[in-house]
Amino acid sequence: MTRPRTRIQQRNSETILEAALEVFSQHGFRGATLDQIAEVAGLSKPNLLYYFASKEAIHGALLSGLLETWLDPLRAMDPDGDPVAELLGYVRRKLELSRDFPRESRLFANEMLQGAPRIRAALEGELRDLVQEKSAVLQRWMDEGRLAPVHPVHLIFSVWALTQHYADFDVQVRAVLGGAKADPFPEAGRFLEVLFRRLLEP
Amino acid sequence: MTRPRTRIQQRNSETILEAALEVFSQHGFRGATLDQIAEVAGLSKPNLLYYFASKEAIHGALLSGLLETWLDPLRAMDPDGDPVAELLGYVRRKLELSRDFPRESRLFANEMLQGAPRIRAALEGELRDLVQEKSAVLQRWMDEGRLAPVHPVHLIFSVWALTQHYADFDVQVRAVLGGAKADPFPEAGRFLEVLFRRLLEP
DNA sequence: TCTGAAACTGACCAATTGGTCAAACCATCC
DNA sequence: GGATGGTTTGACCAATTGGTCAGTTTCAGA
Repeated sequence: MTRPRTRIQQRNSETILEAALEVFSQHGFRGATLDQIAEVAGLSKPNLLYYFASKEAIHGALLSGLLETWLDPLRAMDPDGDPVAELLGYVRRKLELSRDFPRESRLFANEMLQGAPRIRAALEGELRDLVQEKSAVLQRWMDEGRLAPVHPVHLIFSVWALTQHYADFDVQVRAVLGGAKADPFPEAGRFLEVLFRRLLEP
Repeated sequence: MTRPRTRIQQRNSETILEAALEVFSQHGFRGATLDQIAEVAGLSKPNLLYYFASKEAIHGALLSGLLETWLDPLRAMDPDGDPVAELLGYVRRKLELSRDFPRESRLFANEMLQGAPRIRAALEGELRDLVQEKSAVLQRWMDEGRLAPVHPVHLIFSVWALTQHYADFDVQVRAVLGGAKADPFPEAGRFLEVLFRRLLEP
């Protein structure tokens, strides 16, 4: 991916990626079409392909960097901080990602459901390494008696599952809570804080 | 959906649905093709359409009944039983569904990611009603001091999120745990029991 | 064994798909 | 104003899509 040179390239690349995120996150890679993306972007199909070499290239541009955004909150967990506070902070940041970037979350979920054909390497490399590293920190905190002892990797899984659920299953969440209740996130935040506090406080 | 009459109809309908589950759960509705399903089923495409009127019809046949299977474990939660035991039982049954029917879980997840166009009515009706009913039971248990007080609907969400994660994000789970570790489910079961026990015991 | 219905197929169709290309457009700088 | 290079598009293509249909094969029961 070379950086856009001109102002027009900058603007149109962004417009295309924005439209593609909308379409890919809803229909997955195979289910999305260039015509749909072009229509959402308000550009002609050949014009899309002037900026990106192929459908694959657009999808790839979206995925690359997504894992980074996804892992940043975990990276930010400070080994020298207060254990419970650090983990609650991680949960809060992850939930904010679900609230503010639900389409990115769904794009990621789609990739997982398909067996992660395009990012499996990153999962087994970068992701795995970071989880191992942070698990060691969690384990140390548990050994020191500053955190209740639970399986650290599954603990991280639980943070992912509980936070991403509010983005990926947004329709279901809102259907169950009823249309009136507008925003499920404040209550979700309070619930998750109680959950992890009770789980982790020694 | 009329019941299959002959033995051949019985067998081929099942073969088709089995193949369709495989394909739909991986690629979603739009991403799946009849040719793929036909190939997996080992039947010709016109033959598929001899048994099902359309691609939609196959997908619909899979979805209908899925919600039932999905809700049964929640229905089985006994209002007269022991609160913590009942909820842990629900978690266990739901996790077993994830382990034994991961493709069904992914089919459901795909539908959610697309905004649940085909089952929204059921979500806002049947699903919502059952959740409301069981939430009332949970709330009563909390009022009686037999369960720690948390938001009951979000508690149910947390069961869904934590259990379905192991089916829907299976690739990620296994990538992080490393290929050697074969089956994540036993450890997941123990982790979830600890989690919900600590969260809910008064 | 015969017969009628059920099961199956190759050939086909119109629409949609990702992608190409030559030609046109447009902004800027000399 | 003309030259130049980035930008845009209509027309087009081969492949794939969901679906049809006329006809053939297979099967169960009399």
